[in-house]
Amino acid sequence: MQIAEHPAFAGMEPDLLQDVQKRARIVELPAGQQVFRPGDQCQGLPLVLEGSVRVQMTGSSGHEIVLYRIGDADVCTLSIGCLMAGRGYRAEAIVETPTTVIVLPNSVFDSLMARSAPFRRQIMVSYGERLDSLMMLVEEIAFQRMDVRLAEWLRSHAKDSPLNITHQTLAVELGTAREVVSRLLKDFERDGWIRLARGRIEIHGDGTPPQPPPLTA
Amino acid sequence: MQIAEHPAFAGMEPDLLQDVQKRARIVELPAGQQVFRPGDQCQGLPLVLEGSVRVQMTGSSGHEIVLYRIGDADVCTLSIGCLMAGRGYRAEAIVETPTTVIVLPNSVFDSLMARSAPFRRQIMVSYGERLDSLMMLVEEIAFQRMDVRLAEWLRSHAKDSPLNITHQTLAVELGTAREVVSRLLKDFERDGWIRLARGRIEIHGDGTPPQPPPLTA
DNA sequence: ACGGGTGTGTGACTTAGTCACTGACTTGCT
DNA sequence: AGCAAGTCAGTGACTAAGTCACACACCCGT
Repeated sequence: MQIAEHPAFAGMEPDLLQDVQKRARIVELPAGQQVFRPGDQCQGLPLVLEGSVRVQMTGSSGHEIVLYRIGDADVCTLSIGCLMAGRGYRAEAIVETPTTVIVLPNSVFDSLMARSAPFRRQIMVSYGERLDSLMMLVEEIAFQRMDVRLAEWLRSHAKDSPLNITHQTLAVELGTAREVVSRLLKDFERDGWIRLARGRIEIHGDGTPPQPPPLTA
Repeated sequence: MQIAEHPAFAGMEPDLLQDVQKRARIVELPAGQQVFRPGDQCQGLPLVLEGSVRVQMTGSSGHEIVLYRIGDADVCTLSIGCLMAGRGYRAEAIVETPTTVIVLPNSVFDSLMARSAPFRRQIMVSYGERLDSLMMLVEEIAFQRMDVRLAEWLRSHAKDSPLNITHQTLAVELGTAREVVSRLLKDFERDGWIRLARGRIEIHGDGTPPQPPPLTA
C-alpha cells in the first residue's frame, strides 16, 4: 500500500499529501518486534500501511490480555493520547506479521488536523471505533462465558484451519488461564469439532456448530 | 462554571471563544434523566460544565456494567465517534447529579478543531484519557479479585460514609451479580469495617484496613 | 394492620481461576 | 543413538465467582 492510499489521507488536498510524503518516515517492522512497552514515550503518530500489530497489557498480577490489533489501514490511536498528554504508554505492542508503518511527526500530525477536514474526520472515526471495540471487550469479559468466547475465537479463525498456536497464547488472547483453555479445548475435542496436537488445533467447525456452545442465552 | 472556564477552551483565541458562546446551546439535565440510549444518534458534542453523568452498557445477557463517568470539565468523547462515524451509541448515559452541559453543534466542533490548536489538543487528551481508563477497566475486570475491587470501591467512597446505595447498584458498578456483592459485604461486616442496613452502608475504614483484603499479590 | 414492592440473606450448584505436579514432545548436544 | 533442558499439555484438588431458587425483612400507602 502506498502512503497516498491510506484511508487517513482519503480525500486529502494534494498539496498536504505532498507535504506528508516529504516529511513522513516509513518504517519496516519485522514480525516479533516489540514496538513500544509500558512507560515508553511516543515519538509520532504511526499509521499502518500493511501488516498487523497486537496491543496487549499486563496486569499488576502479571497476567496478560490482548486488547486489540492494529491492522492494514489502521491508525495507532493509542499513540495520540500519549503524544498529546505527554505520558507514557500503558500497554505494549508487538508486531505479528511484517508491518510497514508511516510515522507522522507530531508537528505534521497537528498541521494536518488543522488543515484537512477529511483527515480530521478519519482520525476521529478511528478513535471512535477503538473506543467502541474496547467497550465491547469489557462487556465480553464481564459477562460472556469462557467456553463461548473460546469457541467463537476458534470459529473466527477456522479459515486457516490447522492453527499453529499454543494454549498459553490462546489464554492471553482471551485474558484467562492456560489450564482453563486446555480443559475447554479438551471438551471441544471430545465433542468432536476440533482436533488437538502439540501447538496445533484443527477445526472442523461445520458452520454454526450444534454441539459445542452450551445454551448461551 | 462558565463556558469560557471549561478546560477544552483553555488558551483559546478570544474571537473563537466568542463564536462558541454565540452558537453553543446550554442544556440543564435533571438527575435521573437518560441522556442517550443504545442506538441513539448523536446531535452534537456535549461538554460538561458541572455535574456527573454515568455511562454504562447492557450486555446481550441483560447484565449491566458502569464503564466510566463524565464529570465536571469533561468532554463526552463517546459522542465524537458517533458524530463522525454517523452510527448510534452503543452505551447509555444517565445523569447522576444535576448537570449543566454545553452542546457544540457538529459544525462548530469541526471549525474549532480546524482553527484552535489548544482546543484540538484538549480534545485529543480527553480521548486518550478515556481510552486509558477503559484499558484499566479491562485489566481490572479480567484479573482483579472481586473482594478487592469491592473493598476499593467502598474505600474510595468512604468520605460520604453513610452511603445510600443498594447491593444491586453496587453490582452494576462492578459488573457482577447482586448475590456476590451481598455475600462479600456480609464478610466485610463480619470483619467489622463496615456496617450494613437496608439501602445503606456505613464505612469505618481506618486508613488502609489491615483486615478486609485477602492477600492480593 | 395488611399487602405489594423492593432489598437482602442463603443454600446448592456450575463455571472459572489457582496451585502443584506429571508426563509428553522437541531440539540440540555429545 | 541417547540424553538433558526447555516447552507444551493434561489433570486433580481447591478456592472464587456467578447462577438459580427461594425465604424473609423492611418500607409505604391504604
